[in-house]
Amino acid sequence: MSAEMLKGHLDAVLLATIGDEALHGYAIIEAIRARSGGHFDLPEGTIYPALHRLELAGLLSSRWVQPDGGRKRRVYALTDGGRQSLVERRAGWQSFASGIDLVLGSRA
Amino acid sequence: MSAEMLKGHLDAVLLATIGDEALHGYAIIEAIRARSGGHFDLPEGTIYPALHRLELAGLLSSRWVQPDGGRKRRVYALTDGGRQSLVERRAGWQSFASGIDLVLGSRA
DNA sequence: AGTTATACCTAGCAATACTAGGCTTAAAAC
DNA sequence: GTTTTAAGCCTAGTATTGCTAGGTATAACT
Repeated sequence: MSAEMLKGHLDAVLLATIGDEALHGYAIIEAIRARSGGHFDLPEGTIYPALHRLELAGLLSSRWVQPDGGRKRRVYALTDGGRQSLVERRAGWQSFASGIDLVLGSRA
Repeated sequence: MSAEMLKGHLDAVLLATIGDEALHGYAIIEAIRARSGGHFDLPEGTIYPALHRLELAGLLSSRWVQPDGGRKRRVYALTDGGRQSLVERRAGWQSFASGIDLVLGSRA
């Protein structure tokens, strides 16, 4: 799958993956791989800058957590703005996808 | 709709829009607007460079046509490689869209 | 004569996902 | 006990790409 396809949709993927359960970056990568049915296997160099971007935009908040075993993790959760943005981006995706479907004649 | 969403999908849109009927740039813009149900209204600065890119990649061929009325037009048609690429990109889109659907939980 | 619609083009911009590297710590293997 | 592997985070730089803003030319309409 082309690398450019994801552009403009990664934020929605991240917001939806985090959802209600706070997750750290590494776990987000695995969750995306699992929930996408193996479609997406995103590298760290994609995820971490995107998380920082979303936090800077006020859609995510992060805190450092020291688990019993293992090293410190940075855990991300949706803010109120993040939840709202997720709703908008879901609608935006459906609009976009139906437009592409119409043009490609795939699912029309 | 965000401007970044289209990235990576425009080529498929162009190839599918041209399809079997040779079209010129301006008509392609109108065809995309019509067939997408108004979802996409793409500016010329998006279309023309993309057409050049696809021709350079060997997926499109162009010829200049002088119609009875009106000014000269550059008419694009799919090459064999373009037709093959369209098939692949359609499949790529479906794979991508189903991955996003799974993660967003929209159409799953 | 002037405006509008048709029709093409390009330079530069902004955004973004990825590559390729580096750093640290805990667990597992040898 | 030392080395290796996996977990976990990070960033600089790159390539691609769609868009903005501008320009040019011709035909039709007012």
